[in-house]
Amino acid sequence: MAQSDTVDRILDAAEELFADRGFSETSLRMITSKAKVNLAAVNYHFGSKNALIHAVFARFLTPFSATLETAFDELEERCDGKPPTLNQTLWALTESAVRMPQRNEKGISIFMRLLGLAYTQSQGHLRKFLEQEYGDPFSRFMRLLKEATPQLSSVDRYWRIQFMLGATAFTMSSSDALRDILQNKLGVETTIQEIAARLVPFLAAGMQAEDKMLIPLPDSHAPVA
Amino acid sequence: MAQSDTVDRILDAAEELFADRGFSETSLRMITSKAKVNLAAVNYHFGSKNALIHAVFARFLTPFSATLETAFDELEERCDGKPPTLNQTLWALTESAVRMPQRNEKGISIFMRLLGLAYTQSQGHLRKFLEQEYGDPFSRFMRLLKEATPQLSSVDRYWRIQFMLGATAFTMSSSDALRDILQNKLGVETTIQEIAARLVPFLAAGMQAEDKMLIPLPDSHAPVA
DNA sequence: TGGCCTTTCAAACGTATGTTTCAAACAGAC
DNA sequence: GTCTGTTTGAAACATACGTTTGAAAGGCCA
Repeated sequence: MAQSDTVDRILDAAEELFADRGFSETSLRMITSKAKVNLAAVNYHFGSKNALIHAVFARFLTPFSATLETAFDELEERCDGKPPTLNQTLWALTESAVRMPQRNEKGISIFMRLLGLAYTQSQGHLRKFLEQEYGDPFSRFMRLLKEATPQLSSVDRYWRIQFMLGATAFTMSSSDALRDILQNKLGVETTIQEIAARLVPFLAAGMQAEDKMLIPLPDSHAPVA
Repeated sequence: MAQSDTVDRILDAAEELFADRGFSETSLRMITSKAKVNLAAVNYHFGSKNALIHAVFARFLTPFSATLETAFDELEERCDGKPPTLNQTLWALTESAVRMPQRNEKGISIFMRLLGLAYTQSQGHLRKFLEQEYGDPFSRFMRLLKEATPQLSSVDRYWRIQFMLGATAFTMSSSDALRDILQNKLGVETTIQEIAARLVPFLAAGMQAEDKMLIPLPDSHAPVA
């Protein structure tokens, strides 16, 4: 049994369990027994549970961010000089995600769910790790979004980006469950690609919505205390 | 010290800590020490930690769902016979949320964050509790959405509703952090009402986006293993 | 004041967690 | 075969958790 076998088995088990149950709710004992390795192996190979979490993210975030950079390079070259459109930018991101080589058929949805968890389960160490390790491609994506929506004010753009992130992270993070529901209720099979194909137009339309609110909100009740 | 004082202090502390850190990451000892009550008080007054979680949700979901039912009643009456529009339906929901009397200025965002956590941190007991306790107004909202978007296929509508839920839950669940970032970066103050006012047009535009995807996705790479 | 029911309190219980330890097993080089 | 550094293994460690206990304190009515 080569070294990497134990390491990979741990990573595989951890990835799946984290995606299913979250980080705090997954114990090292669950991971090591699923991976069929000794409990101490995690601390031996990774150092700590937090470091294992980082390794799970790094294993596929590193190749993904490389793919994404390439996609952005090609896109900007193709547009030579002119800023890529919103649709082009969103599709570059989506394709990079969908076309990543996966370890198995659940690869993408597991990853999406992990990303969603990373965003919602505000584990301080994780956010810090992701920011300093993968902040660059993220910033680049933000810049492209900015250039693709010059008509928006900074504040509008900021919030609409949050809305996009939310719709994406949320949907992807529960995409397995959602697909099951759809399968049972309407008897429709759905691939992750089809979800993406429905998501992008939704996001683009929302992002480019012209009207701010038409119906002003009435004053809310004053706070009680 | 009246009975309700201890109960309310526990609920207040639990609400805030849950919203800040999630359910699993918040211990009863944190709650009781923040509330300045004895550790055993939680199990005495509520029975268990899970029951406390339910009570936190019930405290404000019960009046909210009543408000919401009233708002839907008024809306349907105003439209007499004809189905309310998408915008009207979304605004009815938003106004009901925003106009709920709050215990303090952070009331809404705390609650939104809790709702987001409830959706993402898949605590089985919580989802079951929310479904059986507040499933009715939720179903009614779904029915209104369906009647407001007859042009959409069931599948399209299903996914777009998920996108809406995601954008909302996600944004609201981290709205405090997001507002802080915006404050630091652009020096802009934002109220929860303003966020809602930006969110609704985004959702409505996405929901009514006409085009499905224009650029078909290429075949993704075959799975490696 | 005395009795009764509710609420508080400090302490302990049993269990589960992440981590550490140290000896045994293993692999490859000489 | 022997030595050396790496990896595994079973067991224990300290700590934190949710929950339970039983006595003390408090409130209330007769």
